[in-house]
Amino acid sequence: MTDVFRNRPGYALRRAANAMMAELARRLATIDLRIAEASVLLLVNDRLDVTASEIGRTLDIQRANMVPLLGRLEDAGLIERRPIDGKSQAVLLTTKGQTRRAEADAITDTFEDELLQRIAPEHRDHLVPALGALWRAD
Amino acid sequence: MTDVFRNRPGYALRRAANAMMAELARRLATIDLRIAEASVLLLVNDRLDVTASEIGRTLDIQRANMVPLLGRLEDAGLIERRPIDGKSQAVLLTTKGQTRRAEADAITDTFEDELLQRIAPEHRDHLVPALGALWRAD
DNA sequence: ATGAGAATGCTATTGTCAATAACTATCCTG
DNA sequence: CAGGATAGTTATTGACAATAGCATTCTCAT
Repeated sequence: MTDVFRNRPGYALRRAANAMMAELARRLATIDLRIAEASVLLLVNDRLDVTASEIGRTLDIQRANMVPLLGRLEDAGLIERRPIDGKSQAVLLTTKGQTRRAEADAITDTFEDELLQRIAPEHRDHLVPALGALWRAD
Repeated sequence: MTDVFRNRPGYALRRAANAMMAELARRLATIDLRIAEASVLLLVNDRLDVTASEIGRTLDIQRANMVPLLGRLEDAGLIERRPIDGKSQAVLLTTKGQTRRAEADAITDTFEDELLQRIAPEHRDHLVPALGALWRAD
């Protein structure tokens, strides 16, 4: 079948993202994390007083979708919620969460290294800037 | 918040694909098509005797998921199914389907042009090859 | 020519991520 | 202190994808 879509940036983007996410999901499943959960863990460690809504804004996850996400992480004993004031709550990693975060970090790091290795050297360094332009324009 | 993910190819890929698909979905909605439906329409016109399973293989859509997809296109009067033998069936565009396909083609073409325009010239030509390497490796 | 295995189409269900709307309670600011 | 913004929540929906299982038909090697 003629590869009608070979040169279509939109289609290539969709397929590449799909393949990438499928593989990453498979790898993260070995430590019982979904992609969205792992990204939250990776983010949280960076600060000590991150609120749920702040995480949502950074990762572009709607407040409504943060609720079950954080709920699962809490049920798994990976995060704790601590009230900041009557309205906001800080999200922080438990000891178990820190361990899991380190594992997730290792998995995603090696995965992304491998991803880049698949790209011909002359294209490699252009990928992230090009993607950045697409994502931040929306 | 520190942008922990700024330089992560996996994350950038996910976000870019997401933003792209959201916008494309919005544009295709004006002609009552989902992204997956549009890609089938675009593909079908290219040949006259494409079978459902062949479409699925090309677009990486599982047989099980092709069923409702083609069902919707048929309900909308855009495609017809014609038995090839007792087992396979050809998918072909109705007149209405050809018109719709042309509209979808126009929308996706200008959309993808605009996408590329958002990327700095020095990165632009590297995007599709880089994505291709990621998608075809999986 | 036939019998085994592959291919096709289908049903039904599940999962992941995301979007929307509506609600409550709290906060911040003028 | 009143009004509007913000935080968290509930519930529902949608799009795309994956899995398992089933019936029929085709194909190919013996």
